Amino acid sequence: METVIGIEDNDDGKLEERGVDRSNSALFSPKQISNPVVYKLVRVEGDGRLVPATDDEVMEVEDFLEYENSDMRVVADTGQSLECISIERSSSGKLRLECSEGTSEADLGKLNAKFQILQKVKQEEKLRLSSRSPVHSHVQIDSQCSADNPVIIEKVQSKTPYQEAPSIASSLNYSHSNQSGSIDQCSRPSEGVIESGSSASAVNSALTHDFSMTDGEICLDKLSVKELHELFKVTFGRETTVKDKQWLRRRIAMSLTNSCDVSATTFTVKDKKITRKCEAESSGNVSAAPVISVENMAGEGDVKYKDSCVVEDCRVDDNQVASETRLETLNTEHELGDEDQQSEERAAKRMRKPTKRYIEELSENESREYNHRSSSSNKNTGHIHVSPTSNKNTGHRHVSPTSQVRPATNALPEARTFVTRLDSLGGYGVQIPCVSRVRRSRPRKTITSLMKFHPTGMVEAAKLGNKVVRDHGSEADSVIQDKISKPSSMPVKIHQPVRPTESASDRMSKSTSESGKEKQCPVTVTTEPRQESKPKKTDTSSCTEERNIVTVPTAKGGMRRKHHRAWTLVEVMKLIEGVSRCGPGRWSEIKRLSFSSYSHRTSVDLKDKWRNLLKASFAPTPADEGMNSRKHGTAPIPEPILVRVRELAEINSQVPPNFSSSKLTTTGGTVSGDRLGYL
DNA sequence: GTTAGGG
DNA sequence: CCCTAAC
Repeated sequence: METVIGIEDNDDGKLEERGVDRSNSALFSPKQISNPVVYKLVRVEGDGRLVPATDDEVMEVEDFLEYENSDMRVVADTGQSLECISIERSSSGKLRLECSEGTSEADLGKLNAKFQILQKVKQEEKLRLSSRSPVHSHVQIDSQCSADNPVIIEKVQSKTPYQEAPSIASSLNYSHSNQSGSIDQCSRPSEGVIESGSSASAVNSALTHDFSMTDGEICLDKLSVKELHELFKVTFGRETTVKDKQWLRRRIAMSLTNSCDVSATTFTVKDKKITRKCEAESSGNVSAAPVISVENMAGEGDVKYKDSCVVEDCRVDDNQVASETRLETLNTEHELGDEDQQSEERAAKRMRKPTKRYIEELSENESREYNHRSSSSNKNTGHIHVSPTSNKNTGHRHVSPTSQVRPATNALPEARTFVTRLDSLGGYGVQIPCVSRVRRSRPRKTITSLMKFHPTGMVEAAKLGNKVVRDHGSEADSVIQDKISKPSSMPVKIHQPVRPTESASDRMSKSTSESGKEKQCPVTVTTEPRQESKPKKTDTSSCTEERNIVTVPTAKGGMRRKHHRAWTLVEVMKLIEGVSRCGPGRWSEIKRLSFSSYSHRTSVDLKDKWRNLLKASFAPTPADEGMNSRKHGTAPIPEPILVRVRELAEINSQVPPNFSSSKLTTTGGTVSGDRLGYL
């Protein structure tokens, strides 16, 4: 089970990449449990590394291939490439064994010769491997296989460089690799695969059939379905519901070849005479196929694992190297240890792998995310938030390349993928994360940017808008953020280039101060209405005021914000009243008295306004004072007010001049004027 | 800090 | 409205 599980994990990765493989693996892996057997088939994962297929997978694939000649192969072949080949070699041993069974004895003889040679060469290694008890049985099988395989192998090599069909192709490859041709095969395989996946598959299927037909099969053929089932059970340690004799035979045959321990296997083999060969050659074979045997013994999971790992590591290296590495790794493992250790290792590896992957993916995701962040504030933030969940999910399940996709989602893997993708593509807010991200990320940057660059424009505008709706600063702030967020959607850079000279700090300070003012302003506005009865203009004025805020470039280069607040009639009235009371020039006092409530009106403002009023009242057409004001549109000042201003102005004007003069010439007029003015 | 004046 | 100068 465990092994299978491990495989499944691998498969998942694989699966993601390949639809076909995945389906198979998914279906089968769970089912398979006990038998670790053939790793012949190799899957190409998204990573590009080869992963040994589970026997179930293999079985399926075989069936698949045989029956359909499939796309599978083609796909696998294409994907596999050199790496696959290397794997094949290593794994091929096992596969070959199976094949060997199928193959004729004559062929086997040839193969045996080859194997022997190889064995001699690598005897030492083999011995090590063979030393392990379990191996022996395997070895036997291997030997058989080898014996059988030769012919087939040759055919295979020539015809089909790389066979997914595990047994034969692998066996062939293996032999070649040992002797000389491994590389060649490898090279071929890729070509063959690419070019004629179908043909190759056909050949393979034929070969496989042959295998089944051969020794093993003969024995198996005689068996009834029930018997086959039993055999299957013995072989795999589990029952099967499959009634397909052929399938059963094949499977059993394969398992037999691969797995040595099973009595049944041995048994079958014996019937065929394979036993003898195995034994005789076993020593030699062992050397040749040691890895395989070991793998079987140790546990498929481990072997697969290692293989896969090795393959991954070795990918770059030539096939030969890869194969060697594998062997080495296998050997080391074997040497290291006991099954327990191996199992531990397996577990560890299993654990590791996912971890590795996970980590890698995570790192990738993160990096991607970070990159995104850096690239765009909006996306980044969103991604960031999402990433944690999405990463995990995606990491495990998705190898999918799209960087953006990953970050997006949480939740179910599939759903996630979609969501994420959507996010990445459309930036859909489907996922919460996205939304959150948008807000979070942008606001800051935007705000900052705004603050820095558009203090007046953006912020104020926002505020103004907000104010219009409601007067309170707090609300305004929230609103502002929202608004800001929207703006943020727009290219951040829009903000642009203010003057280089103007230091950001200045702007900032100004903006901040202004913002504070603005906040205050709204309040004041609200107050105004209460205090002043003058209604009509207050609202408009307030609105206009805020709208009017504009940044004006100063000569110094600093941006000064012009907060234009139109004077309301009320204000004007108050001003006049104040002037009349305190006299012109006592602006601070007037402000205190009459404009205490208006934070935004400074004494200076009062003065200025008064000045303007005087101008208006006296200037061009005294008669049209009111008109003038209107024309300007600034504030339609009612004539009575203007008149009043004029009076005051006259009085005042009279006063000062008069004052001096009054002193000089004490005229009642002045007095009266003074009185009037104060009154 | 206030006021006056210019921009 | 802002800025500056002068008080």
